[in-house]
Amino acid sequence: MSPRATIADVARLAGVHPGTVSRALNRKTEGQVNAETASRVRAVAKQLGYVPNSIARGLRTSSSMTIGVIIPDLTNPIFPPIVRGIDSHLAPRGYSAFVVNTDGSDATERLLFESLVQRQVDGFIFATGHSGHSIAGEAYERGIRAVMVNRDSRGVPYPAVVGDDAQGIRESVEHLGRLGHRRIAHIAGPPTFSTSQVRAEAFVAACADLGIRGEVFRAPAYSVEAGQSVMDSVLDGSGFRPTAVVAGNDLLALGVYHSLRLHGLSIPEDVSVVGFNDMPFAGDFQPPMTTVRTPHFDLGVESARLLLNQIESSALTALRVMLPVELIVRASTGPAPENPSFD
Amino acid sequence: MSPRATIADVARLAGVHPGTVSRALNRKTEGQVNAETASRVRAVAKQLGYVPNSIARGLRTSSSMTIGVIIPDLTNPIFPPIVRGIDSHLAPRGYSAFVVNTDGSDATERLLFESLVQRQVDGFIFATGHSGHSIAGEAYERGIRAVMVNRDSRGVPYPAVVGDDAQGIRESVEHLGRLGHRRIAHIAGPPTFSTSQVRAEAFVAACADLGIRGEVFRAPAYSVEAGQSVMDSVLDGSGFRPTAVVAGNDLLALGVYHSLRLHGLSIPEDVSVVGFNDMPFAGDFQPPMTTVRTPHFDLGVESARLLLNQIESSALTALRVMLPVELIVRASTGPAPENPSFD
DNA sequence: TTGAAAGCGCTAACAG
DNA sequence: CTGTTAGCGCTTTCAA
Repeated sequence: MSPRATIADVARLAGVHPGTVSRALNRKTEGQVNAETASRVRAVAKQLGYVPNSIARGLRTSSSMTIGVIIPDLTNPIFPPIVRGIDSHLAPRGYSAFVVNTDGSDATERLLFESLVQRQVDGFIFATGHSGHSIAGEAYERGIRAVMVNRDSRGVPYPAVVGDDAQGIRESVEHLGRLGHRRIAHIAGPPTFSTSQVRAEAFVAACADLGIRGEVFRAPAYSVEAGQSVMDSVLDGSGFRPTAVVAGNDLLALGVYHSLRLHGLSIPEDVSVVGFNDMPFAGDFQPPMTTVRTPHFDLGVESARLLLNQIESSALTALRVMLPVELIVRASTGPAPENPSFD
Repeated sequence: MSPRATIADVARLAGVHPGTVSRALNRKTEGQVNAETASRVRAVAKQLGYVPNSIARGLRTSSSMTIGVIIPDLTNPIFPPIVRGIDSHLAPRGYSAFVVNTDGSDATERLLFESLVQRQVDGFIFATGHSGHSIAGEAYERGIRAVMVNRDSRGVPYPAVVGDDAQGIRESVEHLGRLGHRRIAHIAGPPTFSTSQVRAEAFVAACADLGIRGEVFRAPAYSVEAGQSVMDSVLDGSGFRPTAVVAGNDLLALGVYHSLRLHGLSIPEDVSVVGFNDMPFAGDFQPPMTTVRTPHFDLGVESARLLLNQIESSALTALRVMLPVELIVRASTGPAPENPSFD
């Protein structure tokens, strides 16, 4: 790296004081400088290939223009759109994001959180789903700005941006009800995730409203494997014979697909399946999956917006933003079988 | 944010000089300090909740312990594993990554590149596929450390980490050849991507070797839509009637699926399809996709390794690392039809 | 082994 | 409108 030009170099060559260069080059202060001087400074800066050092600026202004984004796992397909949504709001405002993955480990989360604090991030966006020993509470006590996305804040007084999961589940159950289903299983995610709870409760409530027999089964993780093994145990040993399954998310639904296929059952002729999230390419599965679309990109945008509000105006903002979801009906749901093949 | 404790606060409370605190708290220099003093300093630091300010440190040491990662689009499923691979190598070494998305725009790429230079990143990983006006050349002239991943460096003397695409295509064609296919189409990606060229050339060479009639068609983008419309035009107006398609990547292959389905053709009975990348859930498509698996995570790890080598030891490293790929045979390929339905 | 002092590059408060 | 000065928090040379 050739030694980069500094503000002092520009000042020398332009024959002005470094302070003047700083003023000429900054939007907010360029009005304080003679237009001629300013343009001369800019010319010299360009000539020298001067690039402001935002580390130095950050030290002086004690703001790094940087946000920490803590997610469980970027390869989980719901997170890339969230991250891009966040970034789409931050980038035009001069902020950059550090995105880190916890892989569901509290210890990792704590470590990464500390390393981002060291890096002087101006705030955090937490998308880690579990509600166990999350560091959000501690962050709050340290006076750190943050927002929750895709999870509830559960006692921690940070704003939260979530999809209307309850509504999505309700629509799923109603859709199945209209197709004649009267025995429906819900494969719920781990109870430590706030989303699991909301969805399971909404499922139970919707079934009760519609006079449908609904049973909840808990998966140990939001994964294909978990979905498959839970569905296996429903089919093999639960005594409950659903004609439809409402899965806690698309990954679990995919696991249900696998289990059903291995049991020689077809979708939707024998059993209908509904997912949750409308992950990319859900329409290309076998069969194309009926699922609830959550506006992940917008979730990201909103969370970034709320965070910057907090940071820049220290204004109190809405404690909770709930975005609408939409049931996408594809081919994995159909009329309830007249004589369920496994009765 | 309550004012954070600084090194000066710790020094005062521990009754030592700030310089001593710095030495006591840094791995490399703690040997220069009396063990007793050091442990007293550490105790005070913990008591005050002291967190080192890495911005200040960066200013002093002129190293931000930060890497810029420039990709086209995080929601393209090949990138999350690459990014996680990069991060898995960086994080344990104290580095963090800024990941930015260009959406294929040169202007955006330039803008983001400059903003990362301002942020004093210690190096770049370029995963932007196109070879047009990439800023890599300019970066090199400015003496900036960088590595290319999943694309060739094409004249720019940065190290590159790529999958063995040619081998993957060769295996695909051989696989189809063994199944009896003698007329194969290749839907290639845009010629501005180095991967497109490598794959297309390998396709032509493999067909020649095996006495197979192979035709190359160019898609304007690596997308489902592009794959579909190119396949449409192959079927509707090209005069060439392939019994198999080797797609430039999985997205194009998915487009081919759509086109075939709309033309009333079944996969693989009428036409076999091979993808490239083995994106997540490729095995859950309809039908499960035969495709070439590229070790994306490892591509990321290797690129980070090469970059840190360059940065930390300024050692010259391998100019090119090529990782092996693997053909994953699923259900989208089958025997060539005896009497192709559209002959 | 520790203290003193300088300075990384920038911005901001204060003069003039 | 511009120059002066100080200092953000840290590391690091030089002395002691």
